Amino acid sequence: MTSRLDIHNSDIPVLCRACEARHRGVCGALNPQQLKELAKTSTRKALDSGIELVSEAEPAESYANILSGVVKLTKTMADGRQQIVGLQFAPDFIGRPFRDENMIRAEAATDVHVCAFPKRALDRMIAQSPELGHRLHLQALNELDEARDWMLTLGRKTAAEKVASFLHLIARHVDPEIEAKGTVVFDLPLTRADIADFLGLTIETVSRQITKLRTEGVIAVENNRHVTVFSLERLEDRANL
Amino acid sequence: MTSRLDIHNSDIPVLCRACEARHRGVCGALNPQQLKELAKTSTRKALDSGIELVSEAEPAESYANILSGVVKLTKTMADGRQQIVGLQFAPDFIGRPFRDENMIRAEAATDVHVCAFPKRALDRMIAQSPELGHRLHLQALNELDEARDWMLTLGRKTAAEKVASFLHLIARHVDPEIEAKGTVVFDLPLTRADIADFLGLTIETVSRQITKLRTEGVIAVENNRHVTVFSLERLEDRANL
DNA sequence: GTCGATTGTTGATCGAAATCAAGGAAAATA
DNA sequence: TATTTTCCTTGATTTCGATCAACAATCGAC
Repeated sequence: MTSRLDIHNSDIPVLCRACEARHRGVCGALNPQQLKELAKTSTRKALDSGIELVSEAEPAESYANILSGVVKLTKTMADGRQQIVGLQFAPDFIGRPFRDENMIRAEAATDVHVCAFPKRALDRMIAQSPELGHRLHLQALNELDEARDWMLTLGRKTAAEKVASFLHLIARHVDPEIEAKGTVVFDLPLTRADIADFLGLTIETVSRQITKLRTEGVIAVENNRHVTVFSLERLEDRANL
Repeated sequence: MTSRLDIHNSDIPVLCRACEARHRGVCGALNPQQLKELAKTSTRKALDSGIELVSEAEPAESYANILSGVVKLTKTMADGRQQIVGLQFAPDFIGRPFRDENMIRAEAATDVHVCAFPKRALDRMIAQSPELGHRLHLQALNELDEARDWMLTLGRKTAAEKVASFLHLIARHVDPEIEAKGTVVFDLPLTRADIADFLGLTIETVSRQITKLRTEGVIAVENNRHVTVFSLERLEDRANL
């Protein structure tokens, strides 16, 4: 729950291989010289699930690229009610350029590997490299689209539709090129409590809806985590996508 | 409901005065030469409430700056359920650079004045001007923050808290520098139906909660639109901010 | 002004999800 | 292995907001 393993990075290709896809992450936007420069101050970290990357209170002093695992972004009310406002997968970039106060908490939802950079070093590089700034701009726009998609889910969908939408979101992430009719298998990166906080529901309601999808033959679940989606098409119907 | 008045812009100062504040809008980021260039192709438009600026289906062929009024961004499900995923005020920028498919509808919530630019001309300018790209990046990050704030409201707040949060949002926009204890007066830019679509509620529930705030002396309402907030502090308590 | 359409309010009833409660399965710790 | 703790499921009951229904107020057109 609290162990933290820091490995100084001396392996640029591994550091950056994950960053190429989907206009996310920073390494793909840098030239070899910039990469070398950044590698000097970057560190790879293995974070156990539950570890906080960015606090809701204080501004972060570093940025990070996710190499593996899932990070949840949460907001909390004074009385403890919580909402997950975003999920980040490899090779997403974690951090908030150009502003300090962000009032958002980033926490490892699973065990996570990240590549961390000191804020100052990367800020300097952003100022120099328009391509890097553009890359971060694109990720911000992607996250904005995802947030707005989820607002529709939170505001207007039923519990059954919400749970199906969540499973579909994860399935889509496992294989972005997926055909709408195939079978998908994955491990849930979130606990029932996390799913509830993501969907604006209680854990009991999430549990009941998952049971319903199981008994109706849309999915199978082993060990509460390992999920088989038999028909993505049927799942999409349930989600009203 | 469908009239549309186009006035070719020949008045650069008026065009751009609104764009200076809050890192929103594009004009403040341009040099005199770029402004002159952009003014050649820009048009000022007066749009009646209800007019669609951007369709949920086809990609937009132009961008716009809001000069006055309020624009709502909506998402719609196949069965008609709707969710407002963003509200834009002057001098916000409307449009989606770097991507065509956006699956979002922009509609004038009130009568609106905008300054519209052909997409192509502004895209060219974005490519040339890092300052302009940066300005748009900042607006995207602001909108992302707002979207995530609202996700907490949609997912975890009660109906009473949602309505109070909405009124607080509008009040804050009327006067961003507002003291937490003062009285605020404004005209609601949204109908009850719009408020319901913004909060993920029905119009009946919105109406009942507004009535409750009235009878409890937190606000006064005239003609269903003109609102007086007697104590912003009390409103914040209701919203659980 | 009258008429009709739209928009908003209020009341009665219903239902989906929350809450309360208990117990079982899996994982962590000793 | 035994034991504790965490996580998940299932059932009973309650509650908040949705739905159904009627009516009032406001606005626009004539």
